[in-house]
Amino acid sequence: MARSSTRAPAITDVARLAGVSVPTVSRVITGSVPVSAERKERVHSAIRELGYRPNGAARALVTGRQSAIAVIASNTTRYGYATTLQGIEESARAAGFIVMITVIESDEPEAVSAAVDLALSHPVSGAVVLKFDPAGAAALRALPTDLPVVAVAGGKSDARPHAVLDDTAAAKHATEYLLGLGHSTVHYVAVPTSGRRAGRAAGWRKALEHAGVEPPPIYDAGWDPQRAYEFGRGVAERSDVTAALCGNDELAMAFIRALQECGRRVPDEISVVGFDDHPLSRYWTPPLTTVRQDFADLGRRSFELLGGALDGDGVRSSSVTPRLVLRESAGPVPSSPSR
Amino acid sequence: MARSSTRAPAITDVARLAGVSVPTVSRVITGSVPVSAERKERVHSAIRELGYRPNGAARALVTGRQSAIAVIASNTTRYGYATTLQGIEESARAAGFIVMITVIESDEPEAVSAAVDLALSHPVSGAVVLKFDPAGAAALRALPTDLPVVAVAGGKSDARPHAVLDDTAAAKHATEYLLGLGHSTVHYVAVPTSGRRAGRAAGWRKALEHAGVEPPPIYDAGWDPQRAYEFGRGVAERSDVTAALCGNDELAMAFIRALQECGRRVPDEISVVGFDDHPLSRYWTPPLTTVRQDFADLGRRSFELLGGALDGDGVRSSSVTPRLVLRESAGPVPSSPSR
DNA sequence: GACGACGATGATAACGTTTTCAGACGAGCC
DNA sequence: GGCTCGTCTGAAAACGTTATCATCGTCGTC
Repeated sequence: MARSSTRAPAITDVARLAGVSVPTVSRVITGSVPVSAERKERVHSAIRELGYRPNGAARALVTGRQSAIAVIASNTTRYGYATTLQGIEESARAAGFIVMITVIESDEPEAVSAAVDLALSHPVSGAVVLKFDPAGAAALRALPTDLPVVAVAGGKSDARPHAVLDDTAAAKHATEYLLGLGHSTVHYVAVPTSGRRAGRAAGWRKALEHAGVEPPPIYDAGWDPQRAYEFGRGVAERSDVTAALCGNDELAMAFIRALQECGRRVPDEISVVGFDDHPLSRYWTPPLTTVRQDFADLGRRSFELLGGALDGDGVRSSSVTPRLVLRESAGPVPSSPSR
Repeated sequence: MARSSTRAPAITDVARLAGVSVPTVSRVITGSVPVSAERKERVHSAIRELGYRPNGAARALVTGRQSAIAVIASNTTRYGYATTLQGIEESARAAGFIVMITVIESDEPEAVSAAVDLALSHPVSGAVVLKFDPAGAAALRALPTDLPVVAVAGGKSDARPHAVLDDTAAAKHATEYLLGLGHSTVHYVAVPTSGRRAGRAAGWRKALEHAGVEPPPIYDAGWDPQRAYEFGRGVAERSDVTAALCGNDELAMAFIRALQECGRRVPDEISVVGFDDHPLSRYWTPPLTTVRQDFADLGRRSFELLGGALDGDGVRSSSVTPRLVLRESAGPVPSSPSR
């Protein structure tokens, strides 16, 4: 007890104090092989007395099994990212795994490989990559092929297992909903996407093309609500836009705010549909019609997939289509068009 | 290359292929001791050819140094938590450390010790605890004293280094601001706190007591905007409340929404001040007057402190007082009181 | 020309576990 | 009573790396 300043107690110290051999201590701890009740008790009390804690590095070294997974993402704070991470962590913890997070600053090759190197310089048994954007997609490509990896995404599957939220289908559905309300076209305020043919933009475009309308130019906001706000101020001056789909709810909120500041009413004059069902969306004025995405579930599914990959299952994937939740920010096209 | 199905290449494989000894390979990798240019080149090309990656567990075992830190928190998704985590991760990555996150489900002893055990079962050189709530405070107590630990908090310092955002002072200031606007008292919608005498509630109470007014009962919302919304519906029916301070912006938004649904105007009839300066606060209707807290900076400071603790500095702490940002959700007391 | 210093290199010993293997001991069976 | 079997135990090997130490040239200095 008084020896806290010296080195941490090791298994040999426990063995000596308990008067048993080192392997016996190990067996008591892991429970792999039965040990007589009496010794077991002696070992336990020695552990308590010494405050012994097995050295994870040594254990990982000899077993070759790691109880950590890497999560690679370009961000950890945005709603979708953070909630997915939470889902992953939750399942991982339940399975006795710890998660190591690594963020990729950008999709430039050096940043990507630096992040991958950092993540892989620690013993992990697998990795989950949040492929919500180009940086995520790049990380996925940079990861060695012999490491179990699962991608979390909206988007197409490649050679690796994917847990997907089919936002393409959901965006298509949301766009069709707006079209069905009588709007002649739907504008799109975009978040980044992981690839050309994937994601919300693709679904939006598909719906318009099916309906025979030429997709209008995209407003690209990145992840920045301020950009969406500025688009909103621009749109407020145009009398021809009556409906917009936003890549996420934060964008939708800023966009709506700009419209309202300019005196345009939502949904009376302009309908707006968001994406994600952010926790604050229902408290917005007006409450947001949006596409609910269950990111926590997505995270949990991705960890399950990783577990499968660890056990050597083939490439499996899992897809869920999010559904539209109707609130008050979208409505029928204005009866007396403001043109 | 074709051997990807067998075990991963080890340093011995590299040494053999390069025709040098194992320690030489190690020296090339770590750069600790000079190696002749020619051998260095041979080693590098062997590494490339084999796709060799040093085994972190073995390295950690022998050096005793770990390049990972544990972050222990009760949540990773809420604005303050997520942003602090981001700040920590950013500084840690810059210093070559990786972050392992562990969430504590609750402040019950079993949950706390399970989380601590999981975090410490992996080789870490230190830990950062988010002491924003009782669970965080409990984790801090459960951590062994010989591990370098820093707490991130609003609240008092104990024996360990703390990075603090002085939300007590800030809450006092915000309350005084409302009082200065002519409100006879200020109600408080509370978030959880890490201890009795700490946090926003304490500052709010102090300001009222200084002003000689008896603090009204607290509305305890936990972290749940829905609860704040319900309080808002209750408050809307009372004509005697003219000012409220909310423990965070999410709560403030839901609270305001409830008031507005009931036809009460903010700030004309009731003033509301939030906390945190959530990214959406400026887009709210009305834009939120709130206390800006720089959580990312808080996270960065906490990692710096941990670096100091690792190097054996004494107990240092670092405190910043957040400042009020004035927008439109708070104003003077109604001139013709609604009573 | 001998000697000390220095720079690069390799052999070997750690680091703290789990795994493998062999041994001790007692019980049950022929 | 000897044999086999099963259960528990300990000795020793292994995991992949870095640290320590000794060795071997080579160079500069006296």
